[in-house]
Amino acid sequence: MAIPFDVLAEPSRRQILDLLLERPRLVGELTEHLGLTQPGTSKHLRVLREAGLVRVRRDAQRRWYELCPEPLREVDAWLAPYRRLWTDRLDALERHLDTMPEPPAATGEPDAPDGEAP
Amino acid sequence: MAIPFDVLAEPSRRQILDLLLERPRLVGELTEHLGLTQPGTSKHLRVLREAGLVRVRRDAQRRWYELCPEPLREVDAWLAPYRRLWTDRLDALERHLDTMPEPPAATGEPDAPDGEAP
DNA sequence: GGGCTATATAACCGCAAGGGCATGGAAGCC
DNA sequence: GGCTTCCATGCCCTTGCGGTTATATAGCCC
Repeated sequence: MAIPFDVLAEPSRRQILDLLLERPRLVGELTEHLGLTQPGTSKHLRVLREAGLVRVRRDAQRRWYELCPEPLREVDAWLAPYRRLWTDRLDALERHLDTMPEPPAATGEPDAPDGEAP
Repeated sequence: MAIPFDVLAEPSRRQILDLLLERPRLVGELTEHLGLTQPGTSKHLRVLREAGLVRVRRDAQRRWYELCPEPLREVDAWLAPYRRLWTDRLDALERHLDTMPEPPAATGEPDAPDGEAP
């Protein structure tokens, strides 16, 4: 599966995800927040749906859109090696400030910033 | 400062960053790896430069491009609340599979989403 | 200086994506 | 049944972006 960076490049789509982060929402509700027309919102929702980032639940004529954050793990995975670059810097700072008597000379896990274990 | 998602949406630009993750490189070297023309590479490098994701060091006629990962922290910050979501979701799924003897497996889907392939 | 290398910029093109309008289609309500 | 609500889809149109070719600029080497 491709990294959904192109899907996230759209500010409106990121805003949709941010809104769905709080709770599931109806299309009309999202349209109101986005300041777009309803078809425009539906178009973005279609893109998000096909990227697996949102999920829809039917309720009569209404559609409840809810978040599906799993594909974002691809983004997180791509970001991981870069994150090391600034966390290493932070680690160095912490070591300096702590003035640890003995640095962990053992070659164990240098750091695990977050869940990265598939 | 805007989140550089639009900059990262380009596969070639992500590839440039991946290449610069190993070591600084010359434009010609990047061009070779990308399979683009040299002006195309320079264009992408300009976008990355203006986003603060790379930095140039002049060396005679050559330009050494090196990585500047700081703006990626914005991406990481945006991603943070979602990251918490999928780890929670995995935990919930594990608990669910532990307690649930078997899924309903009903006949037919009462909640099938809209047709996907016209 | 002349020529070559390495890179940036300009001009141009093709195409796809975002946005709006109008319409279609399902499902409540009277 | 007819009207309305809520949403998806189908056409436009326009803009912007990625890509290429041609050209400009800077610095080395002979």
